[in-house]
Amino acid sequence: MEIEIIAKAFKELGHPTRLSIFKRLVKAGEQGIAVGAVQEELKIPGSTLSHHISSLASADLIKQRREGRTLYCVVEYEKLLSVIAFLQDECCADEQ
Amino acid sequence: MEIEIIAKAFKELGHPTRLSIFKRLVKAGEQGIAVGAVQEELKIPGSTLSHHISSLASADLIKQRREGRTLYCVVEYEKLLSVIAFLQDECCADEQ
DNA sequence: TCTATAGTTCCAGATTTATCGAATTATAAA
DNA sequence: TTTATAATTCGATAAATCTGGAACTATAGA
Repeated sequence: MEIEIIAKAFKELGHPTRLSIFKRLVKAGEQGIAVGAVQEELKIPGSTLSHHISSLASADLIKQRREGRTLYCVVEYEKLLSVIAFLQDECCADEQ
Repeated sequence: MEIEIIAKAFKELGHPTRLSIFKRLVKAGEQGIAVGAVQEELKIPGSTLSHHISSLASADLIKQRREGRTLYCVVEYEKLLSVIAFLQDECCADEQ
């Protein structure tokens, strides 16, 4: 069960564009970054970007917060930390 | 460039069956585990398993070593560690 | 209310994945 | 050399993913 949740997170991170977006969101920190700003920086067509963003959100890797007409994307740090924890706990056994 | 390599690793880990296989390989440690043993434990049809194994290998997450008729699958710990490092360095910024 | 801005959803085609039985390759043992 | 075991590759289908223009929704300001 949990493995499916983690796999889902990996799956959504497993696309170069989405991983770039995610990385940019992490850089943005707690206050997040507007969708439009990501679009300008990474030069991604609006609809494509929107799809990728909803993919990341579907894995609970990010959330969105509206401020007027602007939607800010913010990393879900708990999720990120749980993914890291999985790799360390479940995967990095004792050896090495 | 590096982001594509990491994304590839995430992509291959991003499938429940493959993640289960990978997890099992980590449990097996340095000496690895035979393909047939994985097949029995996880109840995966041979050809399907073989495809998943080659997917993991294509991301350099695992390697295979032959001993007679038996092929042992072994985790590439360096790759695993580099994935963890990516999440921590590139992604876990300073906040939190 | 009309207009502009910020994003999302609709739609549809192209491409990639996932699955698994059957056939095949590789190795070992009789 | 014949047979058995271990695993991969072939082949074919079904399903999911990716992409981006066009249409739409939500919000704000004039």
